[in-house]
Amino acid sequence: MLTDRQLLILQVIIEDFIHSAQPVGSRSLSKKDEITFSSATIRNEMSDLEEMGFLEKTHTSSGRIPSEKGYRYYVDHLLSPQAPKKNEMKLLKSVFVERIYELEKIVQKSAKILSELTNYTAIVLGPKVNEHKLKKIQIIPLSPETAIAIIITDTGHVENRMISLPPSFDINEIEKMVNILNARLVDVPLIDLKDKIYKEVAVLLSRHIHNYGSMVSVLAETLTDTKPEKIFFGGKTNMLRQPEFHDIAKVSTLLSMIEQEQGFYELITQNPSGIHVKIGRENQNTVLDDCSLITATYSIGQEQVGTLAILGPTRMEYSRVISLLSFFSKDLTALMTKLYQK
Amino acid sequence: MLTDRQLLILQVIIEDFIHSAQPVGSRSLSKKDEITFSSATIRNEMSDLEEMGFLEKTHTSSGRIPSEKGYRYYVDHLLSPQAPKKNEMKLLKSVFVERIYELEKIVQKSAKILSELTNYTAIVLGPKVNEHKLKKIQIIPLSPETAIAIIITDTGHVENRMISLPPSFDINEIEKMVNILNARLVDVPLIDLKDKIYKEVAVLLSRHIHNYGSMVSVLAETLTDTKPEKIFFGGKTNMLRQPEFHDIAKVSTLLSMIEQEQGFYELITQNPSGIHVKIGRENQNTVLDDCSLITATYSIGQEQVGTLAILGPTRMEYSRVISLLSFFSKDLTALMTKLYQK
DNA sequence: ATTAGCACTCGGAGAGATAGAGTGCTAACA
DNA sequence: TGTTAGCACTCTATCTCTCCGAGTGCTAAT
Repeated sequence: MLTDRQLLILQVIIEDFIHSAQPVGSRSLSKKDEITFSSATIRNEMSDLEEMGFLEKTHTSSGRIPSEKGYRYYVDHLLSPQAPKKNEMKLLKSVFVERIYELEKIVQKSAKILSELTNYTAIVLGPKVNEHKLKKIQIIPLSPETAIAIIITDTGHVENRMISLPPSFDINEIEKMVNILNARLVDVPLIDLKDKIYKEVAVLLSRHIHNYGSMVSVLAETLTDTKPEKIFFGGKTNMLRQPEFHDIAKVSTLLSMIEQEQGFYELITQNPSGIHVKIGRENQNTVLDDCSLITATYSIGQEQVGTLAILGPTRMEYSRVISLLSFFSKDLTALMTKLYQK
Repeated sequence: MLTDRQLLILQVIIEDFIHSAQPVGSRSLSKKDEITFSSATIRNEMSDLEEMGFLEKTHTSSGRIPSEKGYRYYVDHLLSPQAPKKNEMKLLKSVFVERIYELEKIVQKSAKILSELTNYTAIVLGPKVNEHKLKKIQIIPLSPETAIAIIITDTGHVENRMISLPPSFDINEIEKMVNILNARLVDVPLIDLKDKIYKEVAVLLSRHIHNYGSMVSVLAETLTDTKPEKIFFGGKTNMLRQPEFHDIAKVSTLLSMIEQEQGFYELITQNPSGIHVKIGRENQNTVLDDCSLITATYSIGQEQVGTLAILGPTRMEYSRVISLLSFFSKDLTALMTKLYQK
């Protein structure tokens, strides 16, 4: 129901505003090359677009700025996908050139580079370790009461945790126990560990280990409270560079939220695969009313294991960020698949 | 050379300014209970104090604010140590009540609590792991080309690192190698590992392992590039709450520096044991010109292993922060000593 | 030595005034 | 009938001016 001319005007206004952060007036629009009609015509069209809810005014006689609905329409219908530039590609690829094998380091570096490239805040989630399989368990006694449990997965992820031994536990039995655990639990997905320990291993332990009871629960609980996906940030303070956040009061709650790293987990996980854009209040969080969040997923083989996200102002370079994310998520998926697919 | 009255005035001005962040005038001073003389007298004294460099004016007819020299004198001579309040003590102690045995977690939580208690930014360094001794080495092959090396120290610290195996290396020899390593290296301080590997272990390996050459260097390099003390932050964005940083331009470089976590290592390590205060430009870093840094050290037994620090505006609650830090560093030292002293 | 008194200074808040960018509407035009 | 030129109007931002109050420094009296 929007005419071609209205679409053109909407697009040009949004793209102008994205770069200038200033309300766009009819006269300055009419000067652009792609606009062939007069400012009066533009004013009429803008008035219509405003009535339809795609544009807003900051005050009665100001130029127009895009509304959330305007951005939404822009993202859904007007976006011209642009391939990342050569030097951007190069930077993105640089994550992979160093021979890093540790998943977490790759992911952390990704967050850093994405934030530097976009000047927004990057949030990277994952990779999910629950589905990875146990490669080995080690338990190393430190003192009569404490020991360290170490879990190694087939993807090279290592988790370690202090456990306190039950008071009457005989240290010499640890080795026996570890052998049983390894015999029974290797190649079991982490997520199934707890179940398996209670169902199968407990019986076995009861035969060979004194005082196995308390030990089983200690083990089951310690080994299985692996955190879900870890979350990494890059460019946490990049928001300060955006002119719309030049007011401390506004930015301070946002930055605290980012610092705490809380709340982003839910925000980011609930997306199915592919690229998704949440604009302003679509994020369901008043702190993020003036922000947009773009998420992309990455996988190992067919299995989705994590999320890349960029948080910026609603006045965000959607086109560029989407291209970057889609490009990068493909590369990351390819790399991870190559390295870790079983 | 300062009269008692001048000292009193200096102290009251500084303490007033610390709480109000406003220049202090002679009339408002004269109203305070502890001041028995008139505003005119105060004006004369203030004028003298300014001439001596302890006070400054923001403009010709403004009240006085403390200069760096003023703060310095205050910290060195006028500070009235105050015991932390009951509820503050309780909060500090709460770090210890949960039975956390992992050093890093204790330290991280300390940073969080210190920042919450002070409303400034807390920086905690350590604990140093180089001096800890090797408890066990594990090497777990993942693929023909990669393996994971895991180092466990006697304090329960675990480090793991991906290593790429030399192309012609025989995986079956890993176990043999690990046995040799453990036999030779257990109880060696991490800092001496590299030396020992080249001097003693290399010879042994050459006898039992094919192709030991490239493996030795891989091992030595991987096992010994343990980071120095880790650095933890709490309340990174607390600076935004200070009225003197209500201007984005000012705070933005500071926050970026804090976000990067760079540069603080040098700033904090170079302190000998005890409590130290660096005021404004004493920090030798223009970004920190309006900040003060208070550091305290903590130890295991007699051995200093880390640093607690609070970063705030020069207009900082020195007295309170110093008490908190000194109280807390003692407690932390006691705890660590109890848990980890050999 | 201290203090009261007074002239002076400066920053900040508030009130106009002005310029400029923008709009909406009307009437003319192709 | 869609487009455009023209014009009155609106609102913000900025500048200037004024005024108030908090503060100082100096002088003279106590």
